[in-house]
Amino acid sequence: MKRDSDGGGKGRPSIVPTISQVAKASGVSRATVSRAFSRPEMLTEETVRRVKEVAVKLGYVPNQVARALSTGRHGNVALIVSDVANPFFPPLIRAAQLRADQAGLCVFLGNSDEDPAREELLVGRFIGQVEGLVLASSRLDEEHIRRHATRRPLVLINRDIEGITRVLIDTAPGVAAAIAHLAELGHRHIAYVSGPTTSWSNQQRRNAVRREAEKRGLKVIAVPARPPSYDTGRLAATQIVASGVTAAIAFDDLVAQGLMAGLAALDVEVPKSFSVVGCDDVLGETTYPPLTTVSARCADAGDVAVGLLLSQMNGGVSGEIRHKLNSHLVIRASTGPAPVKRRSR
Amino acid sequence: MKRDSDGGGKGRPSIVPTISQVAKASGVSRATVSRAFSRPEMLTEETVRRVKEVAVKLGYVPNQVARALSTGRHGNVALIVSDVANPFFPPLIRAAQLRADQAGLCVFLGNSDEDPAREELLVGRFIGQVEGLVLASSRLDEEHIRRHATRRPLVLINRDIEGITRVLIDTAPGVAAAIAHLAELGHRHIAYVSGPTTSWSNQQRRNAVRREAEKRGLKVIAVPARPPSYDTGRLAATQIVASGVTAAIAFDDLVAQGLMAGLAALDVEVPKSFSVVGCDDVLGETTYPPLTTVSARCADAGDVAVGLLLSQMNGGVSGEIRHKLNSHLVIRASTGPAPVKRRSR
DNA sequence: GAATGTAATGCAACCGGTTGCATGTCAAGC
DNA sequence: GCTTGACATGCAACCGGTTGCATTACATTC
Repeated sequence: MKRDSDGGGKGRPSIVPTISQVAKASGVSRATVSRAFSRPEMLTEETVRRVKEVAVKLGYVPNQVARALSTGRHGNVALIVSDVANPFFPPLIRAAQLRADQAGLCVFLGNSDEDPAREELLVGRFIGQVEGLVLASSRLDEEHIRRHATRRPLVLINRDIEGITRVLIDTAPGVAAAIAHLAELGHRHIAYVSGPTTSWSNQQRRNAVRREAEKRGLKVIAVPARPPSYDTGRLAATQIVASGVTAAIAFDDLVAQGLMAGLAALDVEVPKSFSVVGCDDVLGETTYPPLTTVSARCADAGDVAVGLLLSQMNGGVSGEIRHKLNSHLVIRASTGPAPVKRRSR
Repeated sequence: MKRDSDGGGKGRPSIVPTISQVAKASGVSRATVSRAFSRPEMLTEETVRRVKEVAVKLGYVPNQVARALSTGRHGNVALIVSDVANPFFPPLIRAAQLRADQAGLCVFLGNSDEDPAREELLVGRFIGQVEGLVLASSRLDEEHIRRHATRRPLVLINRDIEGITRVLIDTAPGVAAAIAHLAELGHRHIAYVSGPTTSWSNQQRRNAVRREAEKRGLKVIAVPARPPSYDTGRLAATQIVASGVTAAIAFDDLVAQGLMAGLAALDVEVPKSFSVVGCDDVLGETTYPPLTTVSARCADAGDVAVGLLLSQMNGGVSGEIRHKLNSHLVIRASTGPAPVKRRSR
């Protein structure tokens, strides 16, 4: 196999020093060099100092891969999301990364593109070189997830499987508040613009809408927007307007934003003649009109998830954890009183 | 060191089979098992079949880490971006990932948060376990980048360092078209709302604005929005309006969007009394009014970058590559004729 | 039937670390 | 002065693969 260069370098040979070279140069054994880095308290201060001095002079850095092979600790974690480009994820990714960084871990990012097969493939590639994984909005079936969880610490985001640590963004309270808000504004017929059927969040939101609407005597119809995106939201506008409802609550902000664009194209004014509520609050005030939405601090989910992963990795938490993140309604300018004249039915 | 379980599993022991176990179970040597996976053409079809059969029965999967230690090929690449949450990056990340996936590589994602020290730290953590890295909008100084490039194949996105493979989104043509567009609409005084000083993109855009404006006899002032974001864009509105210009071209779409919000808050109508141009085209038509912007297919940058990285990894390209991606102006609804009455001067 | 060649497989060293155990050193205690 | 023990360091096996070279088996040729 014989490798004398460190891979890429095309310029100077740039031999990467190994533990043996440091050992020779500082006149100690390989074991001592190893300990100088991983368990310095076992050695004399003097020895540690000398070894480290030589190490920096030679530009030695412990080889993570070799270390991982012998200890089983890789210093890596994996994060798999269903769609990097969905604005819900970037803040979550950022927070997860930050937390991992603080613990000195590197993070692999996987993008399943909503495809279970792809997700499975990614898990397979990652699992051998990470100490733990977090699956955000996983599309994998329960059995697969359970199997992976036996091999490595694993935490789920927005997926509710008993016995597996999970962090759930509980949008039910926010959604309930949204329905209440709409009811108070006089809306009687509303639409739920739904997302992926396999999505836990979608099921949760749909149920919350139904439950709360029933409680208040509102009628609700469901209109799909799949996959959830600006475009599918926009396209749903026609059907929604035709159905005669006066307000809609969308699976997420992107769909809501698309819906508003679709409504504008149909000359339906928001909020004057139609009210729209989003979910996730990832767009801030950047929509026109600013979107009333269920806010969920999704970045926290990333932070908490890797936090839980870490504690599971060290020490191994015994019981299962089901961490709920709260939500609330943020009222901005896309909701208003129901129009006086009903448009159909 | 003794490790008999595969790390995390707390349920069944779930021993992960090694090459030796497969060897024993199928009655061949470890070398043969190894070859059955990495160089099957060296073996009888019959042998390969038998070994693989046993492997799946045992649930054996080659250990990437061990393989990497002995071959030096890790099957990983790193992608470092300056801000995951900036909408410019997610499409780029997605494309990069897709391309890497097709080559069977895993990708580490790093988020430097615009901080060179953090970026350096990340590179240090990654470099030992990847075969190559791509740095998008790197904030590292040239010397550091050069040094890393001697250790591993490395490609830059939107950073122009001679001798290092780079892909540059050339927004100059689009920016020039934008200036021409504004000039034709009768604007004589415009503002450039600038981004990070260390950003190559910003320098390039600023220069293109200056050059083109001069050519057409427009006056241009520069107003900072740092770090570039919706909020800093919004805050820049006051200063911009006070300066008496009738149009602005922003460092990126986010800043442009913020600026429009700031203008709306000051009761300045877009495009009636002020025109705004963005850059990157990452927001599509989702702004209000839909943003005229310089479009750059930024996802391509991710794809091309890992493509170049791959070819550098295998075979090692000899010469340097400076790949330019073109841009063009997309005219939507945020630009219009200059208002007849000048507001100051 | 012996010599020759070729294809399939095994042996053993190696990648660069970690770690259980043995060894050596030195000071305190009797 | 000898035992005892604590502490610092070294030895060598090990992690789970890969691979250069040797060996074996078998077909081909004369």
